[in-house]
Amino acid sequence: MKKDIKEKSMPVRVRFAPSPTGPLHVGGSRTALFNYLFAKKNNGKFILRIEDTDVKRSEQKWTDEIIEQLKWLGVQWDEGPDIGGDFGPYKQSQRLNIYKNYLEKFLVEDKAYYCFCSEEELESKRQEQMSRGLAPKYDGSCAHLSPEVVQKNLAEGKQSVIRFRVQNKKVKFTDLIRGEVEFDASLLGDIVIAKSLDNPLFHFAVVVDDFLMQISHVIRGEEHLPNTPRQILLQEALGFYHPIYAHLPLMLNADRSKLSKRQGDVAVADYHRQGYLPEALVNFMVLLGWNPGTEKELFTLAQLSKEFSIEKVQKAGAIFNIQRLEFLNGLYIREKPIEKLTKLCEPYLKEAGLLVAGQVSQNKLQEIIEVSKTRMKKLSDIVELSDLFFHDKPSYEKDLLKWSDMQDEDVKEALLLCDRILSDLKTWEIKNIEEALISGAGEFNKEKGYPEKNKGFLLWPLRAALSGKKTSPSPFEIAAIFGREKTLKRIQEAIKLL
RNA sequence: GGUCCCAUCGUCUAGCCUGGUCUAGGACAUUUGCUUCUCAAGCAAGUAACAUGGGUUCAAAUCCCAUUGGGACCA
Repeated sequence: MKKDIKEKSMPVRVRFAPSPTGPLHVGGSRTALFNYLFAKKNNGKFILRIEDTDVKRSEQKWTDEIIEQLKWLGVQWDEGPDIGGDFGPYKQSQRLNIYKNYLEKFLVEDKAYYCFCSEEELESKRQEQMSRGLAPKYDGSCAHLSPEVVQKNLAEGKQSVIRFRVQNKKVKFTDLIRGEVEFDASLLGDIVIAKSLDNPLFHFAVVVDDFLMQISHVIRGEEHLPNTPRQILLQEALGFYHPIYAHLPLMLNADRSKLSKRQGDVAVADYHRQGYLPEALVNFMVLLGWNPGTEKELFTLAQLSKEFSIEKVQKAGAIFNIQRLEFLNGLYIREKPIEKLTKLCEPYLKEAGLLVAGQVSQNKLQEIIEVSKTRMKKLSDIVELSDLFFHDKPSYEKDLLKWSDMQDEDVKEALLLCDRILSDLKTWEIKNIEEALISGAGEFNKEKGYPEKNKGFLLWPLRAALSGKKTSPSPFEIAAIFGREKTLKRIQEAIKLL
C-alpha cells in the first residue's frame, strides 16, 4: 500500500531506452514519441538512455544516429547522454560498476546464484521438456551448490552465468493500456540476469536503471509485455518500487507480422532521406494506435503535447500504411511556405545534378517548386517533377505532340499558331500568356472544326513541346518560367520534328 | 510447444468502460462526377466493417463464456 502512495506522488519521469545496434527504427521512434508526449502532457521529464551493455553489437555511430533522428523528429529529451542530467551517466556501458554492486549484494543475500551448466546440457534438457509438451525452463541443477563447489568452479574459471531465484507465484500488475495482466512465474524458471559480475543482462540493468533514474512510468512496445513479470520480481527482490507500465501496440507489416525490414523501410533515416517531413511522420505515427476521440486528424507536436492521453491508446497492433503517410506528407508539403519548401528541395536537386550553384536564381527556383508542389508526395519527387526546367534539350517522340486523332499537319498548325500568339505577346506574364492562348485555342477549334470546348488541340501540343512529357504543369506555367526566348525555341524545335 | 496479448470498412480508427440516440461516424486508399490540355491539387458523391457460436437482457458493436483467427515472447 505504501508503494501505491509512492507511485502516485512520484513526479512523472519516463524514458526511451534504445540499444545502439542499428539505425533508429520507426517503431522505436514512435515509442520515443509517446514517451515524450506523455512527459509533456504531465509536466514530467523525458529521459534518453542508451542500452549498450552488449558491447559486441553496440556502436557509437548508432548512438549518434539515434540522437540525430530523434532531434530531427523534434522529440527532445530533458536528460540524456549528450546533455547529461542529475541521474547520469545515461549510457549503460558507463554504469557497469553500479550493476556489479547490486549483483554482488544479490549473491550475498542468496537471491541469485552461479550456474555452471553448459549450453549443451541446457539445450538437451530444453529439447526433452519440449518433447514432453512442457514449457522449457531451467531445472535448477545449480540452485543449491555448496559455497565450496561454487568457489572451486569459479577459481578454475569454469564457464558460468548468474541466475535469479524466481519465486513460484502469480505476478499481477495493472497496465495503463491493457488493464490487469497476470503471469504465472512458476513457469519461468530461474532466469539468467548476468553473464558475469561485469556483464549484466537486459532485465537486470533495466530494473536497476529505472529505479536509480526514478522512472515513474515505463512506456514501451508490446513485445516487452512478457518481460514485465520478470522485472517486477527483480524489483521486489531488490526492494525497489514498481513503476507503472504501459505497453504500446506494435507497428505491423501489411501481413500483420511485426514491422520488419524486407517488407519496406523501417529506419527513420530512410524516410528522412526520401524527403518525408518530420511533421508528417510524427502526425502519422501518433495516429497509429492513438486518436483523440474526435474527428481531428492533423496535429503538430505542440498540440499533441496538450491533447495526448495514454488512456486513449489502442490495444491492437496497427499496420504501417505508407499511403496514409504519403497523403499526410503531401499535405504538409503543400502547406509549407514556399521559401522553406524550396530550401528543403534544393539538396535533392543538387544531388541529382540538376541544380548547379549560381545557375538558377532563388526566385526562379521558387517558381519551379511552386508549380510542382501539388504533385509531390515526398521531397525527393521534386527531381522527376521538375527536371524539365533544368534540361536544355527535352527528348521525346514526335507522337507525344499529338492530341486526340490529330495528324502531323494539324499539330504543326497548332504549334505555328502558338508561336505567333506568343511572339506577339506584349508582356510575358502568366496571366497574359494564358489569356492569349485560351482565346487562341477557341479560334483554332473553330477554324479546324474541332469541338469548341476542347482546348487540347492547341494546348496539348504546346505543353508537350515545352515539357517533353506526358504529364507536367500547365503550358502557361512552364512558358512563364521559361521566358519568351526559351519557349519559342522549344516550339520551333517541335515544329522541326513534323 | 508453453505463456501472454489482441479482434469494427482493404487500411488507420470513432463508438464499447457508463447496453437503447448505430438504418455503425470520420480519414487514407478505391470508384464516379465536377473542374480541366495532361498529371496532380481542389470540390462533390458512391462502394465498403461490428470474426463465429452461445448466453445475460425488453434491448448487445457495447456485458459474460466458448470457438476461430492473428500476433508477441520464451527456446
